[in-house]
Amino acid sequence: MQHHDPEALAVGLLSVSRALVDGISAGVRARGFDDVRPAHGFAFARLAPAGATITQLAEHLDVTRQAAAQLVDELIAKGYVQRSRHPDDARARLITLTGKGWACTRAAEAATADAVRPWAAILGEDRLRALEHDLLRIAPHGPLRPTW
Amino acid sequence: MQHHDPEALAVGLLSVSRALVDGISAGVRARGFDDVRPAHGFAFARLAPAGATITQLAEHLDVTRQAAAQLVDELIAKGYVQRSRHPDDARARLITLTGKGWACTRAAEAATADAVRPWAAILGEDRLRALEHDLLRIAPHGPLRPTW
DNA sequence: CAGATTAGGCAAGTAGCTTGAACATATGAG
DNA sequence: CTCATATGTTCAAGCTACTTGCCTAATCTG
Repeated sequence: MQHHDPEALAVGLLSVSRALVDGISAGVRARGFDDVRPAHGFAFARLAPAGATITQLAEHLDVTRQAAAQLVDELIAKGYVQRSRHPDDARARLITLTGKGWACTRAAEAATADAVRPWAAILGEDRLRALEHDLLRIAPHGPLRPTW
Repeated sequence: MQHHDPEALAVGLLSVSRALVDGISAGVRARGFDDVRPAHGFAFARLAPAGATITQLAEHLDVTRQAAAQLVDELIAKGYVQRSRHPDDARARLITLTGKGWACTRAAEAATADAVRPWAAILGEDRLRALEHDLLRIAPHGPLRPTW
């Protein structure tokens, strides 16, 4: 009876993840957004639906509020997000994507599709869907934390 | 759901990778090695077979030679590796694991097995092996680059 | 309405990388 | 054999994305 090999699984997982991040990053840059880093993508993912406060963003990214504030300052300076008054709390500020931020998000989605496409050619649609399904089953709940 | 969903696949992949790295890191710390970071593990992987030079390690980690040298200095200070004269080239130094370095490597292997074990319970042995197999098929060749 | 809590900002410090320059050894052309 | 060039490493300084510590303003609680 054949056992699985934790080392090989770990290598495969980390290699593919790294390749995915690198591929998305390259695709986003190729689409003209050359001043964003992978970490920004994780922020965009939290901001996209309806915006967020600095504190919420910090929790999502698993960094201090100060670090999140610095990241937001940078993204504002680059034109990807905007800071506006929070409708419900005068202490807080609501951070939302600008048009450029949404365009960059769409570029990241397209880049992701590009990065994944060759895998479909290698594995076939069925096994790729099985891969996705199984990964989501073993993935922890909670926010997608950055990492690169 | 006819087609695969690149976004869902990316989220699954990155979530599971992050969970794996966090799990290994926690397991290694729990085994008494609380002064190593995930990045060190990628260095150990290159050094384990037969040692390496600073330059080889830098290429493997995809950092400058200076950064690799700093990392090695740190690992020497902590007792995980040693620097000795290179047998074939008087310019180079051969970096190899110490006994403590090997012990930490074994701890990382055990921690990896621990981190992966719950997945086998969720997916079953067969699908976990299929996951490993498919990931290795789509993984790029070349060194496993660090990342955390 | 007083005290505790929460959102955010300001300042300084740090870890882990970078670039730039130097030095030692190796290699190859003449 | 000698010199020019390439390679392996190290020293020094700087940068970036974080951190900790403290501060103010607004909100919640009793």
